[in-house]
Amino acid sequence: MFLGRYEHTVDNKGRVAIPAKFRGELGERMYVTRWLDKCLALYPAPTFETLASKISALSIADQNARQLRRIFFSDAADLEFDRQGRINLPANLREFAGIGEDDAEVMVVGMNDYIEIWAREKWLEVQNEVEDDPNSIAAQLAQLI
Amino acid sequence: MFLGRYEHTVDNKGRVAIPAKFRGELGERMYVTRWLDKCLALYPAPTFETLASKISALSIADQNARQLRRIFFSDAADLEFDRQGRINLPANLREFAGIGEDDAEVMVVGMNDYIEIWAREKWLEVQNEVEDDPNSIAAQLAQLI
DNA sequence: GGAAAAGTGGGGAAAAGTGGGGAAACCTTT
DNA sequence: AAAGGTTTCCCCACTTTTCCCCACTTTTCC
Repeated sequence: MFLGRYEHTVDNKGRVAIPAKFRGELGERMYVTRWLDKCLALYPAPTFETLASKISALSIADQNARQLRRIFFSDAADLEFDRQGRINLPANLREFAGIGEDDAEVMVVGMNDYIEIWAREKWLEVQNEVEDDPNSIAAQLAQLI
Repeated sequence: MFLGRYEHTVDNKGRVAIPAKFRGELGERMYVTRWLDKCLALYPAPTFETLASKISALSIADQNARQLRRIFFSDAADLEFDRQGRINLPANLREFAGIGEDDAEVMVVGMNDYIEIWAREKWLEVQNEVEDDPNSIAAQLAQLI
């Protein structure tokens, strides 16, 4: 279970420390790809591979499915930790997520079965939207309990 | 059944003693997350895991559901007791709940199947609101009896 | 009143996060 | 094809934070 929110820096070599609490569950190999709302998604290898095969199974007759395939795989990368528990975010993904070049600040966010990586400013926007409208969250929670 | 209200202090390392009466029912592992009205909710592991899987099951196609997921999991943490029966409240959750840095006072409140943790001042405000308007409580109770 | 348990505080060891340097690999250029 | 330069990767070292353990005070219970 990936839980919690960590504020880390991306150094000028593109390296980000992954929170130590996440490392065990990620295992050795992991994948990163672009995700909804201009953030990045980081998956343990088995989770990603399951998702990838589902996407591969979509019909190529469907235009939307073809587009999804292209987007999903073209910006995906497989990663490993260096000895300090860091990963190297590819430049194209950093750009996609609005993560700057020099010592950019990012949020590494647990999402239960995967991890999201956000440019700090973008994450704060998301959070502010929620703070401005707390009742919609309450309403959704109420349906689940 | 978590019952009663205890006034404890959070030391400058973020540690709070959980009332001894709650420890047995909490078990070894527990989870804390942000909750409604700017307090924190503390759950025994099984209770939280049920709730977490319900939230994970929401459709990622729904923007509101994505937001709920992000907020819920990003401000959640799994915790264990130290040898003195204390837990360590993460800094982001302390901030959310308005729990200060140095020896802040909190209310640890039993809520039957979970526990709420409040900044002392916030708790007193809520209590005053209720005392100023006892009839609305009475009305709700009346429906149940 | 005494013993046990509960709550609080502090100090030291270990781990986590960050930055920098050097070697290897790659590409480009002459 | 060789040299130069750039990029990438790995390793080391420092700083900060976290965690664990011990000791003390207060409360509770017999």
